[in-house]
Amino acid sequence: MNKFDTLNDKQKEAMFCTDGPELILAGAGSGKTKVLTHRTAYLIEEKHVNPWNIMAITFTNKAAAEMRSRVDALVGNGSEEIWVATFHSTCVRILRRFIDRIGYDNHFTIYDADDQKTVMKKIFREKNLDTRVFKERNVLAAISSAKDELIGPEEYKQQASGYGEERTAECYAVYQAELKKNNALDFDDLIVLTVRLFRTCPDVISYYQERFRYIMVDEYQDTNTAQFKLVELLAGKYKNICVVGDDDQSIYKFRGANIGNILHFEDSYPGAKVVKLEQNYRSTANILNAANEVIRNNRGRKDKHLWTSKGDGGKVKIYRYPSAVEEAKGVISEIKNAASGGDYSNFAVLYRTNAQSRLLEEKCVSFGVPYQLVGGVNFYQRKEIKDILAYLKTIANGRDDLAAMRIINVPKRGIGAAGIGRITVYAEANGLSFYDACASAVKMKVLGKSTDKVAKFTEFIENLRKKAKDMPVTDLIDEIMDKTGYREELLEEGEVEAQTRTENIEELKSKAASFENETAEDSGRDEDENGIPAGNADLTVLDRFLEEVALVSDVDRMEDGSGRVTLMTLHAAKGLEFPDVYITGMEDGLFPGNMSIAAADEGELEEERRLCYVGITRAKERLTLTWARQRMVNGETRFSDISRFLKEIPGEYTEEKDFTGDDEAYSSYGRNAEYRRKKEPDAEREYGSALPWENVPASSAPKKEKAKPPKPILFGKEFKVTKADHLEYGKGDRVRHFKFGEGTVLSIVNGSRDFEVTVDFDSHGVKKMFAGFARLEKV
DNA sequence: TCGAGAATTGTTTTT
DNA sequence: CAATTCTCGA
Repeated sequence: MNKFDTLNDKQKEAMFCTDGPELILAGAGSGKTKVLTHRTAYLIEEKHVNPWNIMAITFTNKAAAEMRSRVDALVGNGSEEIWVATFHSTCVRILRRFIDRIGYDNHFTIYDADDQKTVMKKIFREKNLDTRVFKERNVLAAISSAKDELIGPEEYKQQASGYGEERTAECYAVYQAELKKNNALDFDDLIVLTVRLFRTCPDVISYYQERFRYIMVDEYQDTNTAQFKLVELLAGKYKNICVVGDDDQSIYKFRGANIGNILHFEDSYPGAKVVKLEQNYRSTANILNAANEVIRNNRGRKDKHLWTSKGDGGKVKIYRYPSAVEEAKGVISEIKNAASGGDYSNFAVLYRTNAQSRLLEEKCVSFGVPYQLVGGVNFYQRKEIKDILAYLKTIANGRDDLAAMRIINVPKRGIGAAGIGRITVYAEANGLSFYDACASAVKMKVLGKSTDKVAKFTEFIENLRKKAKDMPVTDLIDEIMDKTGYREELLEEGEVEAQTRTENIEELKSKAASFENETAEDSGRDEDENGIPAGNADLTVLDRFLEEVALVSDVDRMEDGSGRVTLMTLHAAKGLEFPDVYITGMEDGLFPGNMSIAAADEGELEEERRLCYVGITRAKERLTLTWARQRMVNGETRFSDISRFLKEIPGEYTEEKDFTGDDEAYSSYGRNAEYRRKKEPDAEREYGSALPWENVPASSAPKKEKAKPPKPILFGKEFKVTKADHLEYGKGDRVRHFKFGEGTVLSIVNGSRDFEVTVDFDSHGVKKMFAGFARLEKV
């Protein structure tokens, strides 16, 4: 049987349409990745399209990696020539080559949210803005939405009305100038500047139009206006653009996603072929029906109805708990029983806000359930990691003031605010970057007593700059740790602290190592062959590593098949599936959140409902929805009612259980009867400290007390999650690597963070790698 | 210059 | 209830 025959009729229809614009409306679990990969194979094998001319864009690296590996498996030769990447990494790759055409330096760095905030803070200080009125967060959010709509500072200023917006406009302009001065781009700039590049340089856009003759975009419902334009420009010549998405799964409006992109695709691309995929292959009928019932309450969606040929399966379970603590306990202990010590990777626990993860984490620890937490405090936001990265950035891009200022006194060199102030003044007077000002000020001896201290710093950086060209990043990190005294200072902080921090840095090193291993293979893949000026970026491994690190998302770091329960937000869960899913915190006020309930715009509630739909449709076989009457939020106890979304699921699909020991109250909720279609006035719901004790058994009524509680004793709790306690293979064993093929294990060193395995691969020679990354399998 | 303790904020969701 | 920012004394 031909591989294309494994598709159903609709999927085939989508696959056969190769030329011209196409919109695939792919419901949850309808096999869209399968369609995309087969379509790619079909293009290459049947239509004889050169793989070099095919591009697939996704949102996360994880999705890109999955697409890549599935295409690899399907297509024989040349699949590595296909451009599979995220929006952001696509733009970085393009900008690295050509950004000098629009006045930036090709060695730009990428600013994350923290960096943006630091810049904005500085601007607030300079402009003397009252931080009680203006919040960095809000101004940055406004700027970000402007960028999503391709609105520059000038245009924003023209449109601005009122004091607040005018101020924001000023900040926007200064912010942009500051970034440019630092030769830095924020996430939004990556897209915006690529669009600008295409618009200003006809030779560049026509080169890429010629190259990307066939374009596919995944999760199209999440694209914003800037991304829409980007795709439009790329597809401008051949119009072979195939987008896949599901308007019911659009959950990133807050980030600028424009649902109109998918709803009005046929207007933007007249004559577009539209294919609907409505057969769901993922979930059992009860789960799917529950999802359908919830989402049908939304207006303004493309009409569709998912169906499955699977059996009913178990009913959707709805659990009610007295408190969030009990909820966490109940869910985790049930998972422990269900897994009975075996594989936990079938389980996912989802929640609306990151703050909810803490309790669940605690219970995992106390029940001894292995877990992986996706999101939360990002690895790359930790102090020690940011410090090391700031060193690397200063080595790579001397114009990044933020990085240089971060480390000039880390570890302590006795250069404080006063010294930094003097350098800044000197820098501004001479039009230098912060780092260059350091170097120059040292030569001119204008810093008085701190000259020597600063000199030591610049000498160190200069020295590493020379070496950086041909020194592995791992060694660079070691050198930074040892020569600056960073390691020593870390050790002085206390044992536990030092231990975890060194481990984190070890992990960073292992990432660097595996990165270098991988890129050694495919460097130069997007080298030019058509004679266009190749751009000026002579990128070092260091540049590329920093770029890689800047663009990883939390989901990317998730491992599947790790044998652990996955804890993550509903947002992070999009695109994933698990046999057994728990959604916790199904309470009005939390999910849907108060913000969306109170919002004048009804669309906000609908977005929450889509999020609920996304959550439900992650489950393949079992789904449990839980809620708690009482939970701590921001330090105060909050009482809630069951989520309105649960009331939208008819009782025939569900099975309810109460863990509060308070039966009559529960049965009186009257779920699933008259709620649907009735517009709720929604004013009568109370929670919070207003009248809590009226809702709760007297015994647990909280005491109101003003007296300062005694100082709590804090104890550090340590979670050890990463390193496997043993490996399945040993020295001399034959193993297989997903990329390098088979080889023989030469040695295994038990490193502090992970095992370092050296393997002699049959076709790729000897490589050293960290076990966690290499994912070696014993043959 | 720098740390410890106090005060003050704050919550969606994130590439 | 944190996490972050602020203030003050050495």
